[in-house]
Order: sequence, then C-alpha cells, then structure tokens
Amino acid sequence: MTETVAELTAAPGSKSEQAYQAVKARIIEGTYTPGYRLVLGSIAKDLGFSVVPVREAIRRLEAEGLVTFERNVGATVAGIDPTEYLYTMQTLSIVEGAATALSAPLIDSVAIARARAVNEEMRECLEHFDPVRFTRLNQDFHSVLFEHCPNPHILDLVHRGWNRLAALRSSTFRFVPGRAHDSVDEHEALLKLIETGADPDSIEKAARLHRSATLDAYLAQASPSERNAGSVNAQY
Amino acid sequence: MTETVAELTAAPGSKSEQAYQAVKARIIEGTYTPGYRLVLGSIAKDLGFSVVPVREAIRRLEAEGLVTFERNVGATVAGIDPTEYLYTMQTLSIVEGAATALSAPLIDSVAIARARAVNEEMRECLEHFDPVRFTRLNQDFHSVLFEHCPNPHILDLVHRGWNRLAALRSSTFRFVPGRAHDSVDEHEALLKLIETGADPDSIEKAARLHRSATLDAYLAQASPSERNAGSVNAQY
DNA sequence: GTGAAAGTGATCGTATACGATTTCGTACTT
DNA sequence: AAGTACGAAATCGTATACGATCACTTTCAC
Repeated sequence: MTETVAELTAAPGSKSEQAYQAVKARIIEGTYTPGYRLVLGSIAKDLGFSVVPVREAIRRLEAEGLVTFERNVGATVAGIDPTEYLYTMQTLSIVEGAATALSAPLIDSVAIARARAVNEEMRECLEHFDPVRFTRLNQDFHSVLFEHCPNPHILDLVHRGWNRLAALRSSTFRFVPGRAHDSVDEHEALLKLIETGADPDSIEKAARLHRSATLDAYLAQASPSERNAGSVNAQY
Repeated sequence: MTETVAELTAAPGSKSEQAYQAVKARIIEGTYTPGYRLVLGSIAKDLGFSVVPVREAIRRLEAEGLVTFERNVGATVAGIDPTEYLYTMQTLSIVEGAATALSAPLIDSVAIARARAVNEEMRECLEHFDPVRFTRLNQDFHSVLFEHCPNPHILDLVHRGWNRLAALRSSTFRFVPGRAHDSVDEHEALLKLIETGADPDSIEKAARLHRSATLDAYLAQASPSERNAGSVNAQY
C-alpha cells in the first residue's frame, strides 16, 4: 500500500521495467556518457526488445532528469549543465536534510556503528587518495542515515537526487581533497548529533549544511561562468 | 534549458500529452473520483486516441501518485488513504517551505499586495461560509508566495504536491472553520515576514509550520485509526 | 561563390493485432 | 450448502507496420 512511487511504476518482470533498469544502469555506471544519443530503435535492438517498452523507459528516465528528449530528434543523456547541477544539489540538500532528520530517531546503535566504520574507511581513502572508493563509501554513509526515513515520498526524492548526481559523475568530477577532509569530520559530527538524540531541527540543519558546503566547494573551484550561474541561488 | 521536468516530459501537441492533460484534469476536477477504475481501452475510446498514448499518460499520472496501477488488472484513481495524505502533506510542507523561502527575496511589493488582497477575500469567505471558494483562494495565495522560486525542480515538486491534494479533495473535505481562521492569520504573518525581509530560515520555518498546523487540525478531527497512522510521523 | 529551396533520410508518434495473465462466474463435488 | 476447480471474458503487455515531422544534404539560381 505504501511502497515508493518508483516501485509502483511498472510491473517487475515487464520489458518496460527491464529496459528502464538496463538503460538507467548504463547511464549511472557510465556506459552511456552525457551527450550520448539514445535512439529508440538502436536501444531496442541492443536490448532485444521492441520500441514501445524502450520508449516508455526513456520517458521515465526523462521524468527523473537523467535524459532529455526532443520530438522527432531523440533522447540524449543529460549533460553536466552547471545550472542543473546547482538545482539538483539544492533540491537534494533540502529533501536529504528532511529525510535525515526524520530517520534520526529510528536509527539504532548498530546502524550508527556501521556508518562510523564506513566513515573511518573514507578517512583512509583520503590518505591513499582513492576518490572513486571515497565516493562509493560516501553514498553508503548517507544511505545509512536517511534509509530509515518513514516517509517513502521523501525517500524517493532523495534517491532521485542521488541518481542524477551519479549520472552526472559530479561527485568524482568535483572531488576536492581539502573539502573531502571537512566532509569526513562533518559526518562524525552528524553521527554525534544523532547518537545524543538532538532535536530534528538541528539534525536537519546540519545535514543540509553538509551538502551546501559541498556545493560551495564546487563553486569555489568552478569557472567564473559556473559561479555566475550559481549566484542566482546564493541566498541558500 | 531550464524548464521544469514536467514540461519536458512530452511534446506539446502529441496525443500522449493531450491524453495526460485530459485525464489529469478529469481527476483533479473530480470527474474521475478516487477509486474510479481507469481501463485503458475505455479511456482510449472516450478520448478518441489509441491505447498506447493513453497507457503512457496513465504511467505519468502514476509517477505523480494520482493513480495506482497493477499489472493485468488496471489503473484506479488514487484514494484517500490517510497514510498517503500524511506523507503528501509532510513532503509538501518541506518543499513548499523551501520554495517560499527561496521566493521571498524575489517577491515585489505588487505581488505582496495581490496576495494580501486574496487573503482578505479569504477572510470574507469565512464569514459567508464558502469553503469551495476559500480553497481556491488559498491555492492562489500560496501560488503567489512560491511561484518566484528560482529552482524549477523544487517548484515542480510543490506543484505535484498540490495536484495530489487537489485530486484527493483533501482541502475541501477537511475544511475546519476554526483552523481556517488561524490559517488566514498565519498568511498575514507570513506576508509581514516577507515584507520586512526576514531571513530565509524564519520564512521557511513559518511556511512549514503553517502547513503542519493544517495537518494537526486534520489529525485532531480525524478518526482514531487515522490518528494512529499519523503518529508514525509525530516527530514532525 | 553564396544563398536559398527542394528532396532525401532518419527518427519519433500512433494504430492495430496478437499473446499472456488475471479475474470472475459457473458447475461440480463433497 | 459450502468449497473447489474449471472455463470464459476482460485487461494489460508487446510486436509490427505505417504515417508525420524534422534535420541534413544536395542542387540550382543569382
């Protein structure tokens, strides 16, 4: 009755669903890079499906912002438009902050210990300079924090945000060693807040600031034009 | 380049889009009431389209939570599941709060005057007891507040939330005179905050509380089982 | 040589047809 | 009389085929 919207969107075994998962995976793991042109016919032939299910899959991916679509032209994997990056990060900071605050009271000590272990691993990655692994662990860490969110709608929005960022390769592209150190420390501070049962507002604010700081770090090292695009949202 | 996701989802003149708009309108204005069974073939016949565009339209509506879908069974207009109502209200309180805070600095005095006029009209509706008009004006009021939000993603989420509530007929169903008076006062307080250039955090919190209060009023007059469903999210 | 215009190719959009799965009614058995 | 099993109807899921629209290339006139 209360599954997430995403889970309901197509029957599990249907070709539409298979096509959706397949194309999505290819985008997220980078087989289809930004700018790659997704032709319905070609995709259908590659996957062994017909055009209709593929078309539906593309539409769903479009709704999630992973591809853009143009009539009689075709679909292309969404590019790294700096403005889009900002919008996504800002939206994610809001929904993820809320999700983390809502999750906090439901996280048990075991999960916290797990998150802490992940965070320590991230610290090691910094010493050996392993950005790829760092990024993966970062996602694991945050998953522990927000996965207990009792509101499936909010959880779904968080997942969509992460997927978009994954598709944009933003976390690895924008890996800044100095920022990464701060990030690990902020993680630990967040865990402390949750452990001590801080009020939801504080947790939400901390989680939101954590992501805003990443955005700021990005803006600081970005080109002037990108910074300019970001200044529209400077009030946040 | 930066239209909302919804606008991009289908070509303007396509039958898919027409079907989507048509069915959506019928749901929101109440021609198709909750529980109404949407059979692909029948809808297609009614609209004069084929099955494929209708199917795509239904899928989009499902992604927005307006209908539920089951394989080989069909689609039904989403019902007034109290849990879903809570989830929707909670999500909306978060994204609408953020949208209002982001809009605030961009709202000029003309727009504020317009909002205030709408709010005074709402006050009159209370005296003449006109819940339907009150509900419509309420939407107008909030539109003025958040429509200036520079982040299209957030704006899109707000619209989706409002659509769901409209489809559920929740605002009219749950109209509580006592609460409505408070609501009008809170609107005025919100306008004052925006006029005086209060910091975004205060505005966000005020906007969020405004919606939470509506939710609380709903819970107070709801049946015990509904209240019980709500207690899961009591931390908010 | 440059510009526009027409033709060609490619891609999406939709309709129709068929197959798979589920549901519901009915008859039969216990 | 109640439960079960079988069958028919209905519905969704997918494939294939055709039409509409747009982008690109080529050609012709100036």
